[in-house]
Amino acid sequence: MAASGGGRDVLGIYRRLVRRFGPAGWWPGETAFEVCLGAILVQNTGWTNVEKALDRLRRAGRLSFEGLRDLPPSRLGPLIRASGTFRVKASRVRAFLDFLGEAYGGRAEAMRAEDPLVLRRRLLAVHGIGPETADSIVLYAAGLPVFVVDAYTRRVFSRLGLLDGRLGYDEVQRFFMDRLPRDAALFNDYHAQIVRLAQDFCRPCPRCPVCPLDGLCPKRGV
DNA sequence: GGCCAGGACACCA
DNA sequence: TGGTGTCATGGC
Repeated sequence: MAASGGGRDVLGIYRRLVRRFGPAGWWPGETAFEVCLGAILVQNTGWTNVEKALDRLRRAGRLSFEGLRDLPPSRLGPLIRASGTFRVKASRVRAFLDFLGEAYGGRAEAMRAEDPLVLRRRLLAVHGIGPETADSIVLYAAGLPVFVVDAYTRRVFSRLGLLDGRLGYDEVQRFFMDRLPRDAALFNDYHAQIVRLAQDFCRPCPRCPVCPLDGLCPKRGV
């Protein structure tokens, strides 16, 4: 792999972003449990709405496994209303709570001791947890090395001309993991860089201003 | 008022 | 197996 500091290779693009913006190391959430909840609530939603829902849970003293484990979806729904599709998400959070209780005694931190692929497979078996949500939990809550693919990842890299936007989730994930060292801290910060880039610059056309990846984005300035 | 936002699932051909 | 509809709120 050509691992230059300023190339179009996957690691080179990361280094370029870090040089320009600094590390973004990140997932908004105080605890592993909160990260898990955020990963479910953010499905097809903007993070600002998720923050409202998490704030409401926090104010209600429910932002913990113990605070939520006995709450039926009918009572959970109103608390997470701001994050959208709240009936659907209430049942998904309920399913995750059942899983967390049975598999890890309600301790999200206990997932850290798991093998990443085993944890991923177990999460995917939970109703309402798909590939992106599972990977977000594995990487950001458990701190284990899997690369998270989301709409931002697809947008940025397809616009750079490096990814076919029609590829499936697993194929896109393999694209990154085949080209990067298996390092949770790197995967964490890389995804954070992509999110920041997508939110601040690489907006859906025609709303994107001048791209900060000068010379990389073929649509810069659109 | 319309469109979009860090998905996942059920259903159908 | 791939395409489509559904869930639903809040910001712009």
